[in-house]
Amino acid sequence: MTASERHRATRADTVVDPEPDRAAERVADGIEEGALVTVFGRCTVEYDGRASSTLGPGDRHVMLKPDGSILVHTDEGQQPVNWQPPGCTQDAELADGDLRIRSRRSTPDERLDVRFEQVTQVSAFAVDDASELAISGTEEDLRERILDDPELLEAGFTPLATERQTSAGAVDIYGEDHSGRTVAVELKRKRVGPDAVGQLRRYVDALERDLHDDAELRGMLVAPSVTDRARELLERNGLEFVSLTPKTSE
Amino acid sequence: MTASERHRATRADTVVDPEPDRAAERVADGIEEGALVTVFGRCTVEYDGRASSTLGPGDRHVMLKPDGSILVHTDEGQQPVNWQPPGCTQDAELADGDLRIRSRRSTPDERLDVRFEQVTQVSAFAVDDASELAISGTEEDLRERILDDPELLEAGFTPLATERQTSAGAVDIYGEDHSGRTVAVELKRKRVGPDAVGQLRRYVDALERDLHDDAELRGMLVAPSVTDRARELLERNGLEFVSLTPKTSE
DNA sequence: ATCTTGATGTCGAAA
DNA sequence: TTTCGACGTCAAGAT
Repeated sequence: MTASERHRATRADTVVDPEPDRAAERVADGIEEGALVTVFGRCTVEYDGRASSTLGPGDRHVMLKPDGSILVHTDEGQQPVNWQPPGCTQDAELADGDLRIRSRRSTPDERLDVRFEQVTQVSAFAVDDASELAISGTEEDLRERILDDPELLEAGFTPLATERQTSAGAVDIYGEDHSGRTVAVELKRKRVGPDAVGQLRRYVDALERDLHDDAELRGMLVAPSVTDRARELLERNGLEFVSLTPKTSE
Repeated sequence: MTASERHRATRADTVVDPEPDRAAERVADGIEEGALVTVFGRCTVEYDGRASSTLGPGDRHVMLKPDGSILVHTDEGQQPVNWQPPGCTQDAELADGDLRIRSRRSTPDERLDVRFEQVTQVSAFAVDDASELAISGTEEDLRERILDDPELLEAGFTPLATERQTSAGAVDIYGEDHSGRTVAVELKRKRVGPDAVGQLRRYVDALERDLHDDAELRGMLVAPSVTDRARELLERNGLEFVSLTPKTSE
């Protein structure tokens, strides 16, 4: 029975407290098979690339995905302590008597080395997943909400375009008000700080240059709410704010 | 032997293809013991909170950490498809004959429900990890590099303060040039786009207001490089750029 | 608790 | 490939 057949025959393949050579073999097989491989044990981790990091000995959970990503998790935090993104090259070997898992990529050149001084468990899972995540309550939902009912922004507002290009990037909604004045609308799905105001200001500046427009051009920030500093910045820049939430329900 | 003693006696506790009631018991025990619990199997996932999402049936890897975080991983992507942050309340129960794992929190009110129609494996790991990650190549390293040798920015530059507060936020490095002109320095560890220029501009504007200074005030962006658009914005706003990398080695 | 910004951010889309 | 902005961003420090 080949490794590939074993992979197909069972959904999970797990070894407990393997010797390092056996562990290395199992991990390498799992990678080869396109399985989702997990390793738990005592290890050290070295990373070098965009930044560099070192992590001393401790018990961690390592996950290798068939898309080439790798995640090293401690018992704390939502984020992995070390990782590599999809597309990396992974390998598992016996190095000086220990299991060593490496991941490399180029552009940018980055590598991750995990060395186990003790392996508690190795598992290889066959994954069958055809479903996609359906999400709502995003900025896209906010845009649709406004396009369905433009008066949510202001009586007489008419959307003319979405993602209208300017020399500073694309404006979320481009339209005009009841009196025909141009309005640039920037959407944010949640409470905004000064950064969003800066973004809107860049678009308004760019439109004024692009249009050579003497007529007043309005910039409108649409979000559930703004921070105090953001509100100050809005006023100082002559920009407006409309409160609106992406979630229609509740 | 109590659950706590069993937890102490072994580093990993794994069951394969458990019945749903047994799986629920094992997960609940693991949570109780403060273990890092993993579950692999066919499940659906529902999330509701800041946004909402639904995920149809598929094989996924679920990790519950003793700090209250939960991660649901598919076979693709560095990021979990669904999750909850640390501090959430977790529970595992038998619901209509299936294993159901739930996580809830308040402020904001958010909940995650994972329902397994098939459980392939449940593991509970005892984690012993005293090491902390040591990282280099961050913006903090770039700041130290400059404070060690201010001439890296420009001959005659003198740092006067770091994180100097303005009405628009804190300036990374505040100093003066050879002729005594005030310089506001914004640091970025990697190539920057228009957002960083807007940030620097806010600080320079704020300083001009705060200082009531008629003398020219210089704004300097320090990063490895800038995008074309960012360079345009710099010139238009009379701001300067100095190329510098946080990593001294290589 | 809210605000602000950095991050090995990650991710996706468009040029 | 690079650029750009959204993200249930997360996480940390300050107020």
